Amino acid sequence: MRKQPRQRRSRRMVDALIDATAQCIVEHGVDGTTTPRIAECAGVSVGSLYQYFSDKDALFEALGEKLAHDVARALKRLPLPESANLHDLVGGAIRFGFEMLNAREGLFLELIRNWHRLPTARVADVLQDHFLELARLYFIKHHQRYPIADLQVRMFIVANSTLFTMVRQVSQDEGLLRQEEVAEGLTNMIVGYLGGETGPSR
Amino acid sequence: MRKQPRQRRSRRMVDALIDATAQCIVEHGVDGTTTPRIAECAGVSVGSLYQYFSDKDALFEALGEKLAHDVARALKRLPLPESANLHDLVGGAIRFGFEMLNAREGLFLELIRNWHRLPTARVADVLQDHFLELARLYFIKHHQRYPIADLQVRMFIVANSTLFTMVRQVSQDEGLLRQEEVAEGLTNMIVGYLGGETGPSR
DNA sequence: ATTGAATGCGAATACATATTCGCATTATGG
DNA sequence: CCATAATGCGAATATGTATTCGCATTCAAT
Repeated sequence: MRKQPRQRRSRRMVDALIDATAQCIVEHGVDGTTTPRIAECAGVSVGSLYQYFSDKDALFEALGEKLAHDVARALKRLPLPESANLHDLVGGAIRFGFEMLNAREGLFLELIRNWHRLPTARVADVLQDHFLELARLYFIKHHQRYPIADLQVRMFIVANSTLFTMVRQVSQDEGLLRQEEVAEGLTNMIVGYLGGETGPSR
Repeated sequence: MRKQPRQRRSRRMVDALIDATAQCIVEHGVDGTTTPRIAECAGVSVGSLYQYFSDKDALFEALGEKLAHDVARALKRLPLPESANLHDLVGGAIRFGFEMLNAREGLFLELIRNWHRLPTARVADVLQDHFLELARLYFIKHHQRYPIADLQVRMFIVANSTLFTMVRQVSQDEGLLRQEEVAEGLTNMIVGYLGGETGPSR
């Protein structure tokens, strides 16, 4: 950030700009998100934008930071059933993922689609860390029953498979495949891969 | 295409332009692939470009068409071991996928990264159809051993999971995870999902 | 060889976008 | 209330890119 906003109105402007960035992404896509549009959408002049953000990318970074914060908070609120079996755990995570992709008018969807050219690493890190930790806890607890080697590799595969399959599913406007079917399929695939057993009954 | 190239030199120019498009994508990424650059790279003037392509997108489409053709040919050449078990089949397909992503100096990698804003549907279709057919044949033959429900859903999940996990793996320059580990993990996950017990126990 | 069509050219046009700068307005501390 | 700093403005600038157009060159058929 180029300059620290000291007064109240400038701090509100910074917030408005970040929110406007998100709204522009939702309405016009990442490519259609231009600085004039962001400024207009925030009800602010272009010049003011550059008072606090060194360039357009800084805006995206700020948005990423904010979203990472939001996501972290949402994750903490998720109830973590102590006694849940693997199938329910994974199923819950996937349902949570679909909710995220459909939330915010598709903001996350568009961001993930453009992951390779956006400074979105922070959001990804938050998710990655959370689920890696979750998995670590779970598998330490059930070590006898589920001896899992190379957790890193498995989580990498599982996370990316899930995320992008969901993105593709939500992206295809034609409802050829139902979200529920895909969610169920993903869950089964992952549970089979991580735990061995299939299905909720044991 | 705006006009049919009738003479030999013009046909060669059209080819050169398509090749130049591919090379530009490799060297400068999809975003850095501009019409002046393509023309220069093809050793041709910008004006000539517009003789045969109505706009830049038409060039990408033509490239997609050509690649679809190439991929289809490569797939047909792939030896299809009659007696292979599921693990070898899937493993072979995944190894083939990694080869593709590393081939052509990362052309396919960059194209898939930008899948959502490119007219690449044809290439995807070729792959989709091929593997769906492959799966159908395999599972018809082994019906007794591997009763598989909803092949469509499963192939959707498997294809997207594999593709994007591979893309992410190849994209991360830091070799934190070895390609071989990821390939092996993916193979195990997919084999478990396709070949193991039938899905949801309701 | 001649001629008309096809091809090729690249400067010029039109547009869009990122970023800056000098000036006007507003807040804050004394 | 004043003085100074902070803030806000938006026309102007700089850059880049897609696309066109009038003219030059080459081809192919007679």
